Amino acid sequence: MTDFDDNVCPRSNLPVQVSTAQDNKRKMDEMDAASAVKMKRSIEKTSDLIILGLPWKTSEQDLKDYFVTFGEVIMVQVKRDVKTGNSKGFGFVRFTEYETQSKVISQRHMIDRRCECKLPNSEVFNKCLRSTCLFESFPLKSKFCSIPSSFIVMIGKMAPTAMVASL
DNA sequence: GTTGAGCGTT
Repeated sequence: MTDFDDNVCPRSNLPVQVSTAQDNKRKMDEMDAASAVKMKRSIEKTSDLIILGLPWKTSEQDLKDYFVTFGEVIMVQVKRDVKTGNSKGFGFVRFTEYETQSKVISQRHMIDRRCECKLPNSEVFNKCLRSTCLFESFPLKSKFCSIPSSFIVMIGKMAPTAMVASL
C-alpha cells in the first residue's frame, strides 16, 4: 500500500496514486474475465449529467441544440419553478452513447458565457459503490505509466473532483 | 420583472 508511484490523471491533472505493474498483474490475476467485463459495463453505462450555472433564459431547446453537437441526445431538462415557470438555473442531459457522455464531461462548456457539466452527486455515489474504486482506465498509454493498460487502482483519499474526472 | 451555489415534483 505504500509503494505507489505518484502520477497525474490525464484528464483532471490532479495527482492520483497508481499501482505498480506488479500490483496490477496480481490484481488482474485475482479478477476473472467475467467480473472484469461486468465491472466495465457498470461503469460505462450512461447516466444523466447535471448542468449547473445555466443562464436564466436558457431553455430546453437551447440545451439540446448545444449538446447534440457532441452526439445523440436522449433527453434534456431545465428545472423550473412550478409556479412561475422560471428556470432554476440548472438542468440535466442524457446521451445515448457513453463515449459522448465522457467527452462532454471531460471538457469545459459555455452556453451564453456560462455553465458547467458534471456527474450528479447521486451518480458519483452509485459509481463508487459499483466500482469499489477500481476503475477501468481511460485510454492510458505507456506515456503516463508502464502498466499493461486496462486497470488502474485508485486508492485512498481521492478528491471528489478527481473521481468525477476519472469516471 | 430580482438571483448565481447547488443536485432532478412526476
